[in-house]
Amino acid sequence: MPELPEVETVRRGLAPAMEGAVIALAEVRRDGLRWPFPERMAERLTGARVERLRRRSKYILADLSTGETLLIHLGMSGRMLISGTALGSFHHAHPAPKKHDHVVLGMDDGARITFNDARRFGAMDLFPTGDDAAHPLLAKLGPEPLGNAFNEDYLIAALVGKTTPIKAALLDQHIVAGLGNIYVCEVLHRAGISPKRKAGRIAGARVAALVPVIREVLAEAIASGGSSLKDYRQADGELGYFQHAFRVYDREGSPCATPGCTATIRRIVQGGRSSFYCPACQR
DNA sequence: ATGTGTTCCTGTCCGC
DNA sequence: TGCGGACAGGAACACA
Repeated sequence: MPELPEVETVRRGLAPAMEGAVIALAEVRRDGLRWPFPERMAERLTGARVERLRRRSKYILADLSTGETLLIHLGMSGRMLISGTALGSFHHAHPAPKKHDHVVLGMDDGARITFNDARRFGAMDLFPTGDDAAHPLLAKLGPEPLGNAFNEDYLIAALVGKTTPIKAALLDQHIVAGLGNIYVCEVLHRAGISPKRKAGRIAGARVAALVPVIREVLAEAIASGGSSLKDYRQADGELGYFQHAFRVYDREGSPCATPGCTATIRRIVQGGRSSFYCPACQR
């Protein structure tokens, strides 16, 4: 589910309630999600002040006053919901625990942060602050697509000789970190590149053109609060609305949005995942 | 070393 | 209505 724009939206929503606040109470309602939670997670969180909320790829990282960083991954269906603050009080102040509420953080500013994840593909971990690269989940990630290290020269070099389809290459978090199935489909449509094309056999100029397109799509999606299909919600419970701007994703059988194009959007399966594209304007 | 398929889990939707 | 099957935003892992 949550790709970079959704995770960034959640981070921005959580920051006002969490940064500078102390975790007064940590309730851990099961042993783990995708992997077991770290030893004594509740005790290690209790009393910690959140110094800063950061994002790396699709991970939210909370630097704590205890010298540890809390890593949060939302998997496919994870939500981080705020209740009990000015932001969240529009809804019920502190709703009773719901199904799949796995971790609850009670902040000393009155906010309650609930990690809800039906499919349990999400994760939480604790590691020493200051060495992200030492964490196995972060160590091999590629550059941030909105950062300076991700540029035309980098992407061209990263794709040289690759025989895998460009669709799979852009989903590969070691090449560029943060794109998922929705945004790769949207990016390839805007760039006019077929998802089936072998990554290493795309002209350099066309690969270079992907870089600003990726930045543009992600920036627009963040500005829209992400894309809500089923599970995703912003931290205040609101929906994102970038799904209304989809040109291909989940639009099989619909007309292509490109002006003048009369073709119909197709769906194919690549690597077990749906790719949506226009057979006429993506080559 | 690369590329590809399988797997974790619950919920929803669609056809019969 | 109920039931089976396909499918869903991720990504580690086991293999050819």
